[in-house]
Amino acid sequence: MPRPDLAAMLGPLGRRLLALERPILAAHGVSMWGYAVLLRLADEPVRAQAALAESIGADKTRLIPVLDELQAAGLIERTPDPADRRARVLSITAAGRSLRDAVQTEIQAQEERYLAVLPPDQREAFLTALRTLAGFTG
Amino acid sequence: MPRPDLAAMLGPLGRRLLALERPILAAHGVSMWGYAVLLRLADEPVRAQAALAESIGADKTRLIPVLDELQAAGLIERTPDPADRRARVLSITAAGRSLRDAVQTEIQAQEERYLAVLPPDQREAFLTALRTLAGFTG
DNA sequence: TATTGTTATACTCTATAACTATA
DNA sequence: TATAGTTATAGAGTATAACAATA
Repeated sequence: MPRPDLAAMLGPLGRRLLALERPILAAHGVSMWGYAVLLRLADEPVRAQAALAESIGADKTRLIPVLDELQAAGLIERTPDPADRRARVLSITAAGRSLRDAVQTEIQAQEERYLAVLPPDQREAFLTALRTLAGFTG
Repeated sequence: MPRPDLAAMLGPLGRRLLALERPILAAHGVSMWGYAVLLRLADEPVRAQAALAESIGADKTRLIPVLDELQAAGLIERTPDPADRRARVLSITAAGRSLRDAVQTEIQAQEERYLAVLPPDQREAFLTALRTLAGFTG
């Protein structure tokens, strides 16, 4: 018998994990897209909001209220680029970084509990393969 | 360094696979939910549309136009249950079954091409783990 | 004239509530 | 009165188009 469709398994699984994350994000008062932005900015500031939107798979128009919220909460900074005053340079604040760390710790702990149904070797194999697939865009 | 969040990898991956399937489904003139229904009915008829909706993770109200389309296309049958004339027994037709098979063959071929970035042993490990996780609802 | 960010608008998907027909 | 199916309606999420500021 043929295996179940990949998408048919990944879809519900993703939705279930997202449902696990929602209460954590809500407890910290940050939206899912807000969290995605904090993750993206953690490494380095990003020049131009459109670039940020594209890199996290969002639309630039729907990112704006998210950035407004994050900025109002003091989690990110939006400073005009001196070289091109149309553009904004986006960077995470210390508060943003600490919120990001707290949320990510809780989320990954939750995920670990979820992954615990797999034997350790399968668990590792799954994560390894998933990282490869997630990075592959062809 | 901590691994990327699970959901952050699964989400985009799922979306990408879905995007690969969309043209295939369109070519066969069936919607994603319509395909999900055909898959679910392939094994056995289902009594009650609400039960079907729940079992594929859909809402019973948004399933109705889907069933209408499938029925109009002769892919499923909706017969009143003699024992309880409020309820409908849903079953797939021969045409539905053959469409389902054709679509699934193409979709899985597409997916195989996608999975080909993984070495064979990783590929198997990934599928095994995924089946376990997808079946686990805790 | 083109581009960045923004706002306003429309569209899609999904869920809630009200209706009908049977029980 | 309760339930299966249906319809109508409203809500979230998303994308498209128009706008203001700067280049």
